[in-house]
Amino acid sequence: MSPAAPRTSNEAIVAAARLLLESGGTEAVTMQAVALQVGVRAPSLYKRFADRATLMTALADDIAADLAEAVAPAPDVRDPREAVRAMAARYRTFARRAPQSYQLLFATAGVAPSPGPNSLASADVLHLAGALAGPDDALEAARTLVAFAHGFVSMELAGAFRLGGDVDAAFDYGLETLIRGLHTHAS
Amino acid sequence: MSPAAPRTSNEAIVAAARLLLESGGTEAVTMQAVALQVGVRAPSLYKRFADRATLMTALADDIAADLAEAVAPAPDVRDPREAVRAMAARYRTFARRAPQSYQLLFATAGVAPSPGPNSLASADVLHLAGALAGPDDALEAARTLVAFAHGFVSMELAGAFRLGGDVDAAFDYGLETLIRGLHTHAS
DNA sequence: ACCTGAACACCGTTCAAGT
DNA sequence: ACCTGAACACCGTTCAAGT
Repeated sequence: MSPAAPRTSNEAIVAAARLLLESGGTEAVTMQAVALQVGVRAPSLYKRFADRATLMTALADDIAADLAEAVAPAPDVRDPREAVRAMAARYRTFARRAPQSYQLLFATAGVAPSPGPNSLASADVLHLAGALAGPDDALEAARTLVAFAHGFVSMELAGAFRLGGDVDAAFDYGLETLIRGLHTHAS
Repeated sequence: MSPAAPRTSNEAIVAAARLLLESGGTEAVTMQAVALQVGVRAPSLYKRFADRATLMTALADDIAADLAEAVAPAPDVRDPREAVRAMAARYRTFARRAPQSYQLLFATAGVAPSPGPNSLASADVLHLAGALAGPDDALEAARTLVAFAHGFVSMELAGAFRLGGDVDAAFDYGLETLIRGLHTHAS
């Protein structure tokens, strides 16, 4: 017989890691747990990933790609304000549906640096921000929008909003405040 | 002789943990490392803290208190916009000086829930936000300001701003956009 | 060429035994 | 009343040995 064909794949490993992450947090994604999930022993994982940190980076990349896809705007971008609202809503929905995955994206501690949260403030957001605030301010406006969106959902996931009130309404309020401020400045 | 007087204290332990945190990140604050730092063995720590998670919570509380103090506004709050600028600047300065400490405040994973990032959006911010956006919108305006500030420094610390540009200017730009938006809405 | 058991270093935690 | 060494379970990682 031919000597040993692969019994798993990088994709299966990352998928298993992601499942463990969402159900049990970062500390649940153990080399042993991941290995067993894909039907293999822990040492075998080191054939495909140098160490746990590398696996976690691959996991973060996988999540980042899904977030980018989930947030991508619909083709019909008539009103930039409407497009920003739609993107922000999708962004927040993603974070709330997969809180552990979302948080991993911003856990600097030895994980991030591949595509990272960077690709977020990329093309689409930049374009919309430019349409809203004027092309000269596109980068700064995009960073402002992303900072607000990330900050809000990050605090929301961390349970930082404990003074009651309508959290959904606060998100809308903040977004409208920004849109208003950006638009006012442009005109 | 009297049988065994304390050789350390909760305060000394938390202080040691904080030093280890800032110099080596969360994973460096090990029960053994903390213990040795205060001149004791790891098992002794369990006399004062139920487990590592409890110690980390105490550490987060300690940091939160310092952040609140560092951000507290000067007595002369003439112009609320000026006061917001000053608080935002102090907030960002704290985060940049002690990035690991700051990030621990928002690491939900089994740490946070004591005073948490909550006390931030508390009294002072609420008051200023009300002065800026009108008392009816105080809570939502405060959440918007804090979300932006946290989101921005969080992304900054995570190295998410890789498209170049002036990061300081982007922070100012975002803050002014918010102030403008809040003020426009109030009037 | 891939997989595994065994081993090592390290960590959190418990506990009986010391003073 | 506090401290400690020893022990346990668990984790990441390496590696010689299997097929």
